[in-house]
Amino acid sequence: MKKTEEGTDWLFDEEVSESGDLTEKQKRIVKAAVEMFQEKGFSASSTSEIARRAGVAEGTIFRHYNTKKDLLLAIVTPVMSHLVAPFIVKDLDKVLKSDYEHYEDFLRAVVKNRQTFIRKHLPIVKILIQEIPFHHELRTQFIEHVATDLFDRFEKVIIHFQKKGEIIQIPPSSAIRLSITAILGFFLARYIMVPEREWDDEKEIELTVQFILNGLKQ
Amino acid sequence: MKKTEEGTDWLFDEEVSESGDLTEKQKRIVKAAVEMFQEKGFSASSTSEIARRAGVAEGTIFRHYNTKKDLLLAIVTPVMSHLVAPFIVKDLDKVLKSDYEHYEDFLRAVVKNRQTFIRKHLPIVKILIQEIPFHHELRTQFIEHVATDLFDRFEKVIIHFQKKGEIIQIPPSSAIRLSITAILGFFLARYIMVPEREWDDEKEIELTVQFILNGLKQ
DNA sequence: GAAAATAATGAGTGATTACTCACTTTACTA
DNA sequence: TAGTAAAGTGAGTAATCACTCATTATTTTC
Repeated sequence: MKKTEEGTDWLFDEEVSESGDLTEKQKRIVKAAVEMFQEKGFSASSTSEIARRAGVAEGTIFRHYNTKKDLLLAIVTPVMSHLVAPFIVKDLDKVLKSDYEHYEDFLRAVVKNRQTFIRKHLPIVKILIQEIPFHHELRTQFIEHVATDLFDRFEKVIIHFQKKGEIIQIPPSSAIRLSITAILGFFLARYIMVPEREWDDEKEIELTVQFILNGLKQ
Repeated sequence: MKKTEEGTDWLFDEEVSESGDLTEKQKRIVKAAVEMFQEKGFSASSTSEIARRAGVAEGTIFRHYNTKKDLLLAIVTPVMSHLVAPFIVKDLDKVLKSDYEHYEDFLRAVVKNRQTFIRKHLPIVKILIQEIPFHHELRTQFIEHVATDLFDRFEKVIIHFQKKGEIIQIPPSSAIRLSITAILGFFLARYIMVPEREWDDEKEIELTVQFILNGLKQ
């Protein structure tokens, strides 16, 4: 019974979900749910099959999660807050303290940082993206995170480097949009659209960073 | 009974779906289905409620579409092929015939063209994006369209302007990725993430085009 | 090691699901 | 206008849905 669970380390990562208080069976439920949600989507996944896959009685799911939706939220919300929020806090500090002398340094740090996160939590990130449009709580939470955590801080960075003359004088919101979508586009292509292709990550990141820098140069 | 249907013109656009052979009730079914699929997603939408909204007996749906999935595909596939494929054919011709002297001209034409299309078919485009991961037929169709129609032709354009010295010497696939994601990022922000904001479309498109041009400059 | 608390079970619940089919209504043709 | 085909109907079907609950198994506490 001490069988080690393979391939679920990412789920029980200290950084995201303190899973110390999760039962053995609870972990199996979460694992099975993540698998199913990704394969068929939330609505098309039945609690009975989740239970079957987890090797658990259906009632056990509802002992721990009042509703099927609660199960989804329990899986998805901790990843969401860590997806957007925390990295930029310390990176922002570094910018303002001139630890990052150039926008280039900041950009590279952000891309690398987010890549390791997405790599670690890819299945849940995919579920999150899929379900955001259909769950009011997720939508509002996400918008708030993006608006306050990400956007506001990113704006300070942009203005900082605009003053230094490294970034062209366009509305910061546009500069943010252009920067983020270029990065996001890389992740989208790399991990969602064509993950099966052999990617030279270092090179593609470098191209993307240089593309953004040139695009926003004075 | 000759009541005009408001707000469904986009559905019955000659360019996409020849709806001349659609029954009055069939149109109502399609309209109701599109609404529901967008609100709740495909799996969470029941045929009984679609029928109710369309003011039609449930059996009528299955008279015209063998399965619920057939209904989805009937709605989504014609839009998919027109989303990716045809525009670039004539634009490619213009490039090779030097009607578009610069990459800038080509880019601007593509963005404008796709914006009018997306504007017209936004609800179905959203449904398409949502459901692609869960339906094998959609996935393979989409990949084929992107690979053969879009990618191959775009590659010729990139190489053309690389030879002319307008685009930096990087792998065409990367130049395509960077160009497309910048455009896609604009549409994503403009029509999906924050459609409620007041956008100065002309200005944002101009910024996006210039961003791409600078980013890919020698 | 008894008592209390928590975890796990699985048969059972009414509601809802996609889909069928025998039948009626409408439209078209000769 | 009779005859035929197509469109539309809605009650009915078995399967499945999310969820409950009385009962049993396991842990924790003192």
